[in-house]
Amino acid sequence: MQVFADRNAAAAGIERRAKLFRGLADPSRLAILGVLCEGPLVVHEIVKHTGLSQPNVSNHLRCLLDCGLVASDRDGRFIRYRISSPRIAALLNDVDALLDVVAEGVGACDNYREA
Amino acid sequence: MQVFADRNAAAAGIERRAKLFRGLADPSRLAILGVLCEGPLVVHEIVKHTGLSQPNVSNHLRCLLDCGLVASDRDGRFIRYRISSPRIAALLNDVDALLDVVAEGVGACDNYREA
DNA sequence: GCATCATATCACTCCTTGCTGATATGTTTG
DNA sequence: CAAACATATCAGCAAGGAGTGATATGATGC
Repeated sequence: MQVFADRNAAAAGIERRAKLFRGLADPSRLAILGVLCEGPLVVHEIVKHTGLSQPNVSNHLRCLLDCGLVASDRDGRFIRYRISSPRIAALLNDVDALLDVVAEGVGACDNYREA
Repeated sequence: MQVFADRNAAAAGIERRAKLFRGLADPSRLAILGVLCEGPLVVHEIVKHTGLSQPNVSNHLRCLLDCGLVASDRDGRFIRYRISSPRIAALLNDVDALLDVVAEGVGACDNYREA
């Protein structure tokens, strides 16, 4: 049955997409990516800009680093983080464009409470 | 302190983005959106194409509908669903483009297990 | 080498959310 | 109106993931 072949072929791509979206689906990580889109920052600067706790920022940074969404460079006792690709900023812009179309629906959707 | 004003101003946008990403961060919903990108389908066709259970598909469709990502039209005793905007397909393509850059990192990231 | 600062990791708890099975609503046909 | 089909909703369970506080690692300067 052709449907099954398509499904299996698509499954890997779907899971990849889902994993990336999960990486982006948290306000803390979006806040971190947001400030990093303005330019590279060391951890305590990210903490200050986002208002998140330091361990929390470190946890999310590790996640983002593992996923390849950010990169890091040691600078003395600081570690400076930056987004790994301008495509990330582009993707966030695309999301905002989509939100311009479906914004009120997203706001009304109660399936996902606010984090 | 200027940082706080920026943070509050950004918070609403960030939460909106996060909500949209959460809507996209599930393999079942991505599978549904994937088949709907090929063209409109009624529920039992979506069930067949995705291999998901019928209540599961209905639940996700309600979520996608509330969020404005899909739209529906009654057709006799069928209800036909379609993506609400071509921007959704565009966004998925952008994601794939980003994945071409960070794919191995996303695969390696263990912070999010497979659903 | 010790104190200090920057960052990372760990153990734990709570909440969110996805899935399932059963059932309800709604629509068409005979 | 009754039967059959299409879809939606509900209650409950199980697991994933975010946040916190304490602590560990690592680097710098005196």
